[in-house]
Formats: sequence, C-alpha cells, structure tokens
Amino acid sequence: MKKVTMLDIAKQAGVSKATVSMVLNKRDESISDETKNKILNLAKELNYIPNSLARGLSTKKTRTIGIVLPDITNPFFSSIARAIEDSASSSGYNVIFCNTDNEMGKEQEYIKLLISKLVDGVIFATGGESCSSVNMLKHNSVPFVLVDRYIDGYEKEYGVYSLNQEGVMKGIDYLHSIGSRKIAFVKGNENLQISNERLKGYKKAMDKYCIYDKNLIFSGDFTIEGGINATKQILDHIGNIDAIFYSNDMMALGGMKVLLRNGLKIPEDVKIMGFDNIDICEIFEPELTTIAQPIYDMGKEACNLLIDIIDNKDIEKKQVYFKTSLVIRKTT
Amino acid sequence: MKKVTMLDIAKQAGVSKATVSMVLNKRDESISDETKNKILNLAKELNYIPNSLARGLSTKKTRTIGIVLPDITNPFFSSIARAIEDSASSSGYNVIFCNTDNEMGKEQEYIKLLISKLVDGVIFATGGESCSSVNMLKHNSVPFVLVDRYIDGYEKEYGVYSLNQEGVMKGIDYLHSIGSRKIAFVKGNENLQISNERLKGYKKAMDKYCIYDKNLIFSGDFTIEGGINATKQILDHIGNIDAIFYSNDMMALGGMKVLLRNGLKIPEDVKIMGFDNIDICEIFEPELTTIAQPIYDMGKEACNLLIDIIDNKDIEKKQVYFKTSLVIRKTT
DNA sequence: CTGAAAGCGCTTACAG
DNA sequence: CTGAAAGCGCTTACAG
Repeated sequence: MKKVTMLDIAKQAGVSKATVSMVLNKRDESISDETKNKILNLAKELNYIPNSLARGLSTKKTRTIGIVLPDITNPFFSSIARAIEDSASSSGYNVIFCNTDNEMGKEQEYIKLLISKLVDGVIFATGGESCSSVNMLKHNSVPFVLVDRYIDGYEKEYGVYSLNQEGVMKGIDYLHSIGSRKIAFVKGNENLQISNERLKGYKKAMDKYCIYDKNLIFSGDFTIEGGINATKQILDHIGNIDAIFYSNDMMALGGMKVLLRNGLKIPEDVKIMGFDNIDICEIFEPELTTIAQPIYDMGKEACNLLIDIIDNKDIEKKQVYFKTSLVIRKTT
Repeated sequence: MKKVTMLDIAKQAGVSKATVSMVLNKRDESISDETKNKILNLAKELNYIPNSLARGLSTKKTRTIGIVLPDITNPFFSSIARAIEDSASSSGYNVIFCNTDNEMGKEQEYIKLLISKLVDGVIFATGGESCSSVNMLKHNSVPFVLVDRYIDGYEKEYGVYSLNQEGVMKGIDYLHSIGSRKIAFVKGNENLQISNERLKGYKKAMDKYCIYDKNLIFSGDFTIEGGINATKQILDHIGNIDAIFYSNDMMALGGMKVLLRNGLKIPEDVKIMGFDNIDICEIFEPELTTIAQPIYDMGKEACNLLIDIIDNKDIEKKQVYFKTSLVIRKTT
C-alpha cells in the first residue's frame, strides 16, 4: 500500500502542496475556511501521517531528544527515563534511549547515532569520562544537559543534580542521633563524581562527631553484586559495627541479603541505610531507610531545562540542585 | 558550527557527491583506491556524520525499529526491552521505546509517531485491544511482531510467546508433589490473553488432582498493588490455604509482603509461587520460587524475527513458543 | 487567498 | 572509473 503524502491530498483538494502544508501546520491564518476544511477532511479520510524525516530534513528540527544512560534495567535509571519521557511527550517531544553499560565505545556510537538523527538535544545520565561524547555534541552544536552525575571538567555545563554530600550528612546525623557510632560506609564507583561527593559527606559528618575511622570505608560499585561483596568483607573483617551506610539502594539491598543470610537482625543487630529511594525500597522486607533523591522531579527538570535551551529561552540557572530528604523506614 | 555534509567532502576531494556516497557506503568496487582513500581520510578529518534523515528519506529504510510496551519501569518489560535493544544493535538497528501505560490513546499516538518516523518495523509487548494500532501498521505496511502477549483476533500474526498454560501446570504439579492441596490462584488483568492462559493452566492442573475449587481464585492485575490487595482478601476470607500461585512475580512480591507482615512464615505456613522470573526474585528474602520465562531469549527472538521479516527472509514459523521452566527457590 | 520554486542532504539508476 | 540529474516528502520565503 503506498503511503499517502501531501501531494495526494493536494491533488484531490485541487490545491498545491504548499497550501496543504500550511493548513496541516496551523499556519492557516490566510487560508479560506473552505479549502481549510477540505484539506483537513481529506487528511483524516486518507489517514494521512506526515513524513517526519522529510519534515526534519527541511526544518532541521526533529522534536526528539536523546537520553544516554548506563542501563535501563536499573530501577534508578528507568525511573529517570520515565520522568524524562513523560515531560518530553507533554511538550510534544519524543525520546530515544541509549544504554551504554558504562562503555565509552557504546556511548560514542550512540552519540553519533543521535547526531545523525538530528536530535534537538540530549540528556546525559552517565558521568565518568564522557568528554569526547560531550565534545562531539558541542562540535555539532547540539545542546545537552547532565543529570544526576557530574562530568569532570564540565561543571559549567547545564546540569540537574542533587546535593549528595548534604544528603549523606543528613543520614549520618540521623544514625548518630539514634545511637550508632560505628558506622561503615560502602562507596560507589571510584570514577564517578557522585561517589566522591557521597564519601565526602560521610567523612565530614563522621569527623564532626569525632567517630571517623577510615577502616570503616569499603569499596563498592553501585550494583547489587557490589553490595554483596562489600558486605561479605565487612562481616569478615569487623565484628562490632552498628550501622552500614550504602552509597546507593541497590548495594544496600544486596548487602541486606548477606546480613540476613548470616543470621543478623535488621535493625536490631545492624542498622542499614541506602541512598536514592528507588521504588523497591518499599517492597523489601524490612523496608529500607534511605536518603531520597527526587528522582522523578530531577528527570522532569532536566527535560524541561533542555527544552528551554532548545527553544532559546533565557535560562536563569545553568545548574539546578535538588535537596535530598531522609526517609525513615524499618531498617534503622 | 555548520554541519559537514557529503558536498563538503566532495568539494575538498574534487569529486562529486555521488562518488562520496558510494565510497562511504562501501559500494566502492569501481572506485580507484586513490579517490577512495582521499574521501575516507577527509571524512575522518572533518568528523563527518551522515545525516540519516536524508538517507532515510531517499532509501525508505531507517534501520530503526519501534517497541511498544506498557511501562519501562516494570522489570519484566525493561528486561525485554534491553534484550531487544541488544540484538537490534548487534544487527545495526536502533530502537525507539514507547510507554503506553496500557492506554489506547497513548498507544495510537506512538504508532503514528513510529510510522511518521518511518521505522522499519515494530515490536508489540502490549496486548489487550490493540487492533486499531495493528491496523494502522498494516495500512502503512510496516511489519510487526507480538511478544509475550497475544492480541485477540491476531493469532495469525508474527509472534513470540511462552507456553503459559503448560508453565502454570508445571508449577501446580510441583506444589502438589510437595504436599500442597489448597492452592489459591491470583489472576492477572482480565483483558489480557495471557491471564486467561495462566488461569486455564491452573484449572486444568487442579482438576487433574481433583482439588479444583473456584473459591480459591482471586482477582489481580499484575501489579504489586494488585498482589497486595488480592492477598489481603485471601487472608480475610480463608484460613486454611497451603499455597498461593500468583500469575506473575510482581504480585507475588506484593503478596509476600502482606503475608510476612501478618506474621505468616514462608514457606512453612504458606508456600508461594510466581511467574516470570524477573531479576529481583533472587534478591528478595526469601527468594521466590517461580515459573521462569526466558525473557531475554524471547526479546532476542522477537527482534531477530522482525529483522528477518524486514529483510524479506523466508520465515519458517510465524509463531514461536518458548518453554517455561520451574525455578525452585526458598518460598516453597 | 494561493501557487511555483528552491532547498534540506542523501541515493540511485544511467550515461559516458 | 566518475559525474549529472532526478527524486525522496516536506517547508518556506516570495510573488501575485
């Protein structure tokens, strides 16, 4: 079945395709009601669907944005992605997702793809050493905003973040207030800025109470596996720990599994705290106490910011920071 | 910064853009090595990125496929999506995701979008009454394959499914074999064919053992909330139940929460069984026994099938069915 | 109030 | 071995 084009409508309506284009795009102030209706009706009747490649080629706008993230399968990123998609589509934009698995090669392939598809902008939820991707975008003058993760050396770019340091400090304050003193900390991937920020928050807060001990810091990588491994180490090396602060919820969930398996009671024997407040925190038993990032709002803000940039609006703040909040549940 | 085009390369190389096109697309049997290299080098030097809108407009191929699903935030669908993306990209295709939230309006908007973007094909992971979407695709002759969920009246279309009835029967057999007799069943959304299939499997198996009792069937909707609500009802109405078979894992997880909260021990007091085998089954404590669908393989197969159709390959089977398998963990 | 024409950046027969 | 030309389906000044 041949696709119906503007020319088909034009012919049947006895007008030129320029006219059809105008009315279909609502630039129809100067078109008579008669032809307007004729065209509109024909378009409906023939089930006309515009060819957005052709449109994009001539306007240089595609009304689509790209979003680059490590893995859509990770609940944190699927939430962010969902938020972005929702607000994009309410502004008439649609979204292309790109899973990089934190591999630079994949990331760059995707950036090329996005550029070749003439996306109007891109949102980065990766972090790490994305410099060359970022440069490629700049080189092709496609605007971008970073979300959740700083990229080293690109602090001046548009970005939406949460206050990681402050968040962790809030958590430690709370743990301290309920009597914990020996608080272990499980770090995230070393090459991500947010990991450092969270670690800094831990150090500051622990210092404040004069209970800092660098032996209480363990390596992790933001995955469940990472949480499991770190927790095994914690069990091996140290007996008397009050509480464990995991740099994100996924690691906390993995960690809790190990602790429960080893017969420890949460929160009686160890208190547990995560970071992010992904949805499953509430489903787990016991429910996870955590530092909540406003994930949905951050995604939404990132998308709106990007669209404002695309529309050449004046941006008052190039970086926006969201406050975190302490969500007390059953693990503390 | 102006984007570099084939014309730029052509000029600098002193050839026509036709020639540039040929070598960049590897249709270069008849091009001299000299000009070939000149062009290749210039392309690299100038960071040339082809404009895929222009390409798509002239070839009518975009090497992108659409995938329509209810919600990427749901672990089952994010896994399928991931599988599809992986195999798509290894065949040089990329993917546009569309979250419908099971709303027909959204679904149709997205289908229009996909058509307007000239996708080469689409994969449907929705189900329910998608007839009009499917018709729109047919009307525009874009091929599609259904995955995981039948669409009523479209059993003859390309599709990748798992054997739902058989799967549930396997589960009941197992529960029976370990001594359960009073086995409750929580259904999925009534308007999905897979719900019926799973229910049928339950009935058949229970009948076989002469332990079928329709009062043991409860309504659900495949969400965590649904599992919670159904389970509250189960607690209210009946005391002596051995086991609960939830039509999917999400409901089982919600249900377990309610049971644990009410002081029941799993599996000592009630045995629990899910369906799907999503990743978090293994993280939960106790780990969920379930009927596994080969989620990743199904996504992969759906994608490969679609690509074969796009490439006009001969397809031996229009429908492919995957076997499920019983995964015994700690809830039974 | 509407149309003719050029252009967006590619590809693809066809000609030489 | 390579180029000229037409075409993909739109949009957008410009002219009348």
